[in-house]
Amino acid sequence: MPTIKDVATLSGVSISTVSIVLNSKLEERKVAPQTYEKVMNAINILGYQPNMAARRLRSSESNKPTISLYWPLDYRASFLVNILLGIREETKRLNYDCDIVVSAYENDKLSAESGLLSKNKFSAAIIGGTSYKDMEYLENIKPQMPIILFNRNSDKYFTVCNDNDDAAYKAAKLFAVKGHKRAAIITVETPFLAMNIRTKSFISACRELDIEIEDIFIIKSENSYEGGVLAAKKFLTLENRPHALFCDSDFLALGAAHIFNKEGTHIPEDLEIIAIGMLSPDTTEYSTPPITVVSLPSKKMAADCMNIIYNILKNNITEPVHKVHESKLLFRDSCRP
Amino acid sequence: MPTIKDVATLSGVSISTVSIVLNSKLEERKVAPQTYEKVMNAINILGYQPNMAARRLRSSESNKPTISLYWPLDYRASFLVNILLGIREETKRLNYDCDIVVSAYENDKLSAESGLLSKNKFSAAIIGGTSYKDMEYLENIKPQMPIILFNRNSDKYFTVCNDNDDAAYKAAKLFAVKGHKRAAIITVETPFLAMNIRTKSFISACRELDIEIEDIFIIKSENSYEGGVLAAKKFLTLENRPHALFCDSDFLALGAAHIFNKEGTHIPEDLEIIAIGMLSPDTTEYSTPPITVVSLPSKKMAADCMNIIYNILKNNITEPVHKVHESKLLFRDSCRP
DNA sequence: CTGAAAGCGCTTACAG
DNA sequence: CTGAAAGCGCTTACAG
Repeated sequence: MPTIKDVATLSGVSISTVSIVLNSKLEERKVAPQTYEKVMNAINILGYQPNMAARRLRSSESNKPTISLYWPLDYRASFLVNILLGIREETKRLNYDCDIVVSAYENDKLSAESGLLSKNKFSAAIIGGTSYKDMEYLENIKPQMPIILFNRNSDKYFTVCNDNDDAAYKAAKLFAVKGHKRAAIITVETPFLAMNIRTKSFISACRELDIEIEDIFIIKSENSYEGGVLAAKKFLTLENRPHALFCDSDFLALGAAHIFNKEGTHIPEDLEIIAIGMLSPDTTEYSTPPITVVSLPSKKMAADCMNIIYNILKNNITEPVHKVHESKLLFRDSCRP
Repeated sequence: MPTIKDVATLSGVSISTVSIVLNSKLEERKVAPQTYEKVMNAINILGYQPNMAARRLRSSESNKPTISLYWPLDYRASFLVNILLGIREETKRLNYDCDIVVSAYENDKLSAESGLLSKNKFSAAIIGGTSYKDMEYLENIKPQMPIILFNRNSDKYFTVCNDNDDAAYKAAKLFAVKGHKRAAIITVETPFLAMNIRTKSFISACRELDIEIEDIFIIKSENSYEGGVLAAKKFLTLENRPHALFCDSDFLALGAAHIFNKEGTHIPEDLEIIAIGMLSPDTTEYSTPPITVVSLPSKKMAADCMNIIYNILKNNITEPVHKVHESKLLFRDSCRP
């Protein structure tokens, strides 16, 4: 990276002069036009870009904390808005001034992110959406800043979780109350951590509550509207179908509902649906039919992450804390108690 | 803000020692336990936080550009994901390494953001969702970095716009083709810039195409599912209703569709709907009914913003450029040609 | 085990 | 009109 010194050398002037040109105090400082030309020329040749860190240090401008939010920008991207909103609300509430950097990383490739290992980039980081591999990576490194894991477990780091077992149990329990003896599942192919746990918990909750789930009725698809569409089509080809369907995300449920509406499967008369609600509750409240969801309190969880960071940076906490949030059952037409 | 010097003074040691304690090279450097205690104590008393800029400068770590995305985190927040995805795709394509900072600002209060006026924070900024007031503010300041306006017009700044007139015209034209002579509108109460322009353009396009829009059928609401619900309810109380409805956002259309389904207004038989699609196309593709949208190419627009920044920072462009993107009509059941 | 000094890349007050 | 020098807050190689 060329510095102001390189520009000065190439243009044959002092670094003070380069700085003056750079800061466009041209008139005020009466820089000679030809000097200006020489400097601009050198800047272009070298592709010079000022060093922000040096400027910042020099200006003694507020030393604001920078908090990085590591998030995978795949299908889980739409979830990100809630996280940002939660963080925002908390910083406002605390009247805490900080920069939020969104660091997009690829699933399984958190290890490619250098930020976590640098001492001079972020004051703290919130990491969401980690895969098994990413978690393993995290367990083996020594990050240079406090880290809060979003909806993942770890002894090493701060964690803010949803009680996934409880979320799945709430869904199974409602089916049991409604007298269902059999249920189907639409879940994802690739085992992402939280979804995997929820699906497993749902199955074991059903076992406990005497609800049978045959393997053939565990349909795996991609976590998107389209995935829900495909799964629902597959479901409709099966014989002797259960009348209760658990969808491991609202995306899946909305895609599935589209097909059921189209094919004349009436909800809830022919089939009752409960989904895990990751998106804003509006999304499933105003769909046709409105879908009953176990709604993950993602905004609150994000706010909690921010709150923990605030306290860490104020030197109020040192040992990792682990918070668990309860999810809420929102009753809509697709399955009412 | 206390510095390492303050910590050194208070704890009675040199700044080198404080630095060693801070960097936990305790074993390696064999710091005396009591020295460690003294330093940690002073750090806690002072609430010391290391200055990232100084660390960064000292470490000569890569001088990565930081690009700020100014976005209002109100109802338009859900739109943000597309923007981030677009930016991400472009940085990947260009293999360009930079940090993305999301700076949330409040509607009408862009002037409260200090970042735009600081020379040492961001290398460039993308600003979206500005109100009239925010635009006026921008026209009157001298920002310290290149700025790209997202979907707004200005001679002063770089701009990447959707052709709002064209988007509205496409919707009106389809109604005309279908033989509609009258239409209704659901739009927003608060006049946000882009929506305001689209609604106006739609009205004038209708005039041109001989489609009548009575004032009573311009229903204003809040831009959300709930807003669409309320607007649709109001619409259904009116007599002698048109059979064509233009919704200025997909939120409004989805909320409205919910009510029409519930109240037995059949779409498209009783009422044809076209909406402006701000969200991901999935959202309206798999709703019941699927909604015809004029889809704004927000991802592409965001990618374009990033591309412009890339070229500015490479010193390839100096004069503001203005790009205009076309939106695309996606035909679904709610209104087919 | 601890401290004095150099230097990261800038900007600005001052001298010429 | 231009340049030499000080200093922003850190870390690290070196000396003791």
